[in-house]
Amino acid sequence: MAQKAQQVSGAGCRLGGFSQLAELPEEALAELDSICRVRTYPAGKIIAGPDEEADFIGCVHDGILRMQKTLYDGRVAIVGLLVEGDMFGRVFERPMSVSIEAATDVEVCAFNRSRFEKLLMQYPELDRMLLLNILNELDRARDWMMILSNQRVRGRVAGFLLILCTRFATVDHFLRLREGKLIVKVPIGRTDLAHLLGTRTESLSRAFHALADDGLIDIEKPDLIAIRDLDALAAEAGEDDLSSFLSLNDLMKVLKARDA
Amino acid sequence: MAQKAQQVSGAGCRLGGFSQLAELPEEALAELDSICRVRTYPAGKIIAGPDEEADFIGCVHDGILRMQKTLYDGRVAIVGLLVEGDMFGRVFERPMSVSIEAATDVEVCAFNRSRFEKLLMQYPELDRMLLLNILNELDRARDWMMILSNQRVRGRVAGFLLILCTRFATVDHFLRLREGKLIVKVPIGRTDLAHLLGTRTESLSRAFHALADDGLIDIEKPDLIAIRDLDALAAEAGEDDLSSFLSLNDLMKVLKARDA
DNA sequence: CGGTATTTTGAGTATCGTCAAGGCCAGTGG
DNA sequence: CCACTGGCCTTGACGATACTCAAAATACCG
Repeated sequence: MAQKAQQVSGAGCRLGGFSQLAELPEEALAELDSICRVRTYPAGKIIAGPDEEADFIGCVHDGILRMQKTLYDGRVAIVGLLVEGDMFGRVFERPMSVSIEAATDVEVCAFNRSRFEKLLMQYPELDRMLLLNILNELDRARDWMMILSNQRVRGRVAGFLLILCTRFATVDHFLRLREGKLIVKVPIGRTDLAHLLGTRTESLSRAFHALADDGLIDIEKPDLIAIRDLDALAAEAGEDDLSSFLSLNDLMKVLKARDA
Repeated sequence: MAQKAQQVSGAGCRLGGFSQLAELPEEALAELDSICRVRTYPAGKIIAGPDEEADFIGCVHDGILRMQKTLYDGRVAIVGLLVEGDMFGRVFERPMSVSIEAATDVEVCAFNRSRFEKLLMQYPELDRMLLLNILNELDRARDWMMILSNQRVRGRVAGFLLILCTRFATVDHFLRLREGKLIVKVPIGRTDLAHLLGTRTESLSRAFHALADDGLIDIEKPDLIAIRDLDALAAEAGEDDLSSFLSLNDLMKVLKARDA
């Protein structure tokens, strides 16, 4: 599929190499590609916000975006992360309810909004893909809620790591398999993570090290976590869904297939 | 609009009396109405779940539904509430990620799923309405996340009350204006609220009474809160959006218009 | 190798979860 | 009409957890 996308890709916009876009008919992909412009942003740059008039639909190529809401007192609450293949932007004139900021240096693919919507009318498949994409985001938002509703920080950290293992497993370089252990790269710093999990960096640090002391994880570097006991993590998080949907075995299979 | 809906309503299914459905073309409404069946459930009844095969799209007429996920250890986390006019159900064969349970006695309007999806193909307006509906749910999920990411229970309670004032302001009997004060009816019990806010009933009680002691609210009954200082509540919640989107003045206008 | 940002640690305090008991209805049955 | 019951909300006391402030250690980047 990636090859097919490459063929129709004129602007170096590797649409379809990831995400649900791959399943679109070739014409649609070609048309999408023709209205696509690649843009890059440095870490920290605000890409889209309630006040920004940036009027495009975006698709993440590389890097991490964070969706956040800024509180009146300047604090920010992060309500989600966008990774490779995720889409964002305002459709159908709806005001953007979150602002989108680059968490790392990013490369996104931008579509002119009105032209994108025209394609939406033209290709029902695209329309439905968008719907499914949004439904996925909804599920993810609920996953975050589950994590946040855990009272202990330890549990929230555990849940976060699990999300990293499941949702971000197939994309990117977040997850490796080394000597039979899962190595997870935490894509954001402690400050962002604290905002995401509704806590403070100090508590995060303590939680990570508590999990390490109990042998559930190893902290190889602050942003590189080795998971020793996935089931124990799941128990810590109280997560039912994740562990049942995607067991350790499935993960291993996925990783072996990818590393081969 | 409500009248129009009434005209085409044969089964006593007051579609269009609320929600975005009102804006659909008459034919679509009529067809929807023809495949609609009114169902009632007692409080506590599980209406739809991952294992249930209940294969219909629903629209809430009256009462409150809660969307929840059950953890493997039996604990439940509530990830949202559905009120009058909200829709739910599985579209396009997607597995339901949450189970839906009646929080109060409810009356819902059920559409056969396959027939509903056929209408979806037939009326682009319906399709887009569904999309907007889902986008709304996404926003709401993010609002809940904001609330949950507040570290103190006081803040979460404050945020919850604000959501009640804004999102649920236009629907239902949740909000009244009496002697210049906002009277909010809390539609769920302390146990559910505790699950929703990721805390315990005892902490909730203390938080409510702390807010009352500080003069922000009055607790007329456990489920009937009078808001004395909306801005202070917003500050407590750290909420930016709510206070800016819908100020106290706007609320007053809405309420006066409705009570007239 | 130095300078900066990030992460970690420590000590003290506030908050919250926990357990246990008491109070407040609403409904029930005498 | 009143006592009784059960569910829910509240209160109190105590221990666990997390937030705050401050300082030290580590990682990161030229």
